[in-house]
Amino acid sequence: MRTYSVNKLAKLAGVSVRTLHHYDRFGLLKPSIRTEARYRLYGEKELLRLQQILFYKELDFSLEEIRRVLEDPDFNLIRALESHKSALQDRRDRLSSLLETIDNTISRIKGEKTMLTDEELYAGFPKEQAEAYRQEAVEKYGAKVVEESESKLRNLTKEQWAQARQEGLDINRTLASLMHRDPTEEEVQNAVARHFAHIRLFWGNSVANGNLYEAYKGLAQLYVDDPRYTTHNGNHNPEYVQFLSRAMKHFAETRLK
Amino acid sequence: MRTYSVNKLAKLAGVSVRTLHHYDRFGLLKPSIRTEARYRLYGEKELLRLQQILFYKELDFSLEEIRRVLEDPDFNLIRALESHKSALQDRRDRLSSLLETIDNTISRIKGEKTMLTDEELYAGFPKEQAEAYRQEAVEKYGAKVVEESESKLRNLTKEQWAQARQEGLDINRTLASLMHRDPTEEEVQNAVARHFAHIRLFWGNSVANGNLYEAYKGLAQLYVDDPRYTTHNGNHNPEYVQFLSRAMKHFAETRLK
DNA sequence: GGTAGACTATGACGCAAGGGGAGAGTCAAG
DNA sequence: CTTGACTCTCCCCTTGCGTCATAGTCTACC
Repeated sequence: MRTYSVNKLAKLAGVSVRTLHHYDRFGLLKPSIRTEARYRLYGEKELLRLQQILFYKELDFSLEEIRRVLEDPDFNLIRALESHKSALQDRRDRLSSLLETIDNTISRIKGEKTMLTDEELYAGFPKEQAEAYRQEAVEKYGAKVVEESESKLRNLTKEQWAQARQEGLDINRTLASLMHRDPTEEEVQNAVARHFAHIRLFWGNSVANGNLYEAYKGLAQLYVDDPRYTTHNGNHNPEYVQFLSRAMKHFAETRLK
Repeated sequence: MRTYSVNKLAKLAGVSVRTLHHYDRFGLLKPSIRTEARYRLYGEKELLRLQQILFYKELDFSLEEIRRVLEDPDFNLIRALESHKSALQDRRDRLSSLLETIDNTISRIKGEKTMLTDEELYAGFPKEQAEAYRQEAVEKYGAKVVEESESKLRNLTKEQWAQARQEGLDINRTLASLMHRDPTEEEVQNAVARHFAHIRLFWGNSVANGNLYEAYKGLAQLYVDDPRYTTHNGNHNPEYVQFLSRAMKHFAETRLK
């Protein structure tokens, strides 16, 4: 029988010797013979099997999955392919959305040529909510606190600012996509954590003077009480606000005490 | 100054304590204070920085990249974003093509209901080239060798067969995409390795009786000599065949001796 | 002031799929 | 009998942490 040494097989198949060692150790592709010096010798069957391995590897199967597919003759290949397919689809969709975010970030940075003017400071970020919030805040905490917060914002570089605005949109999108989940779920709560830290950026250090718990809970309440806040993406969406508010309150209860 | 313990900061930001330890050790996010018991305490600036870190992490930046982006104020963020973007695009395109291949494989397997008939044995695989090749082969090596090869094929399971056919198309696509590269480049040669092992499937063990070098080089020659082989994807494409032939010969010279 | 319970610190191992290298043995040719 | 080309088996390294293990610290309650 024609046999191949590790080196030969590696060259034939376009992989490294180390890879063959690895597959051997992993139990994915064993040589048909070991010489007395423990040299590996592979036959035709192994070449074919290696081809199959490489095919599935190209499809991004893990070695473990490949082993299952090749080992078990009754294995439901179609089901494996289909579940693998949906995993790949998810990854692709995620990449697409990342690409959008990057594009937005890039154009936003390019757009921020000048230093921030007073109008820009609040423009476009949680939409006009911010302007409303400013008035609210002035009434509630006084002009001093608000000015401190604004000066904090003005100290951001253009890029930080652009990124922050982008992040706001991103957080909103993420939260909106979780709208029909339980507000107390961890994934939701982690998204809320981003929201919190983001909003935090707009608060001066002395906002609520250390009582972040009260402040954030208050904001959650404000969201449902004040009609100006019940708008998402331009259209009125009370369900979303309800969800967000509940999620925020849960966050405050469990993580801000 | 308001400070946060690891636990607090972790909860606020929705990450694990271990992650903060990791970022500290990695030099990505250091606490502003260490108590005498070496407890970590983070301030406001660190919270903001962590936000930025998480933003870039969402964009699939590596920690190393994030460090560069955040560390160096003169860092060209736009260039970083753009190069990162094209990396993501490549990944997405690759996934798209994998998804196509998977779809094809699935429908092919579903289509292969029956056992292979004589006509099917050569149908659709390197198109009609195979039929031509069969005659060629019978003349060259005799009916016996050809029948051995056919029986070898018939021993494949339906799924292996479907996969093999799919792989043939895949290899062709890959090679075609490399057409304007140097035939001796490693990437090309690895693709040729797949082609070789694939073709090998159609040869009985006694084809060329062990002299794979001669056999594969001969096939490479045949490709350019015989007009029936100069067709790719239905249309005549001598340039592709020239490329393929040269790549195959180089492969034979460097890896089949 | 003593102890339980909650936090925290450091260190080390593990994961996927090998890359790379050390140190030692093997093989064929001159 | 030596040289050069292969090959073997460890073993550490990569990324971004998860998951113990062991030990020290802080706070509250009795």
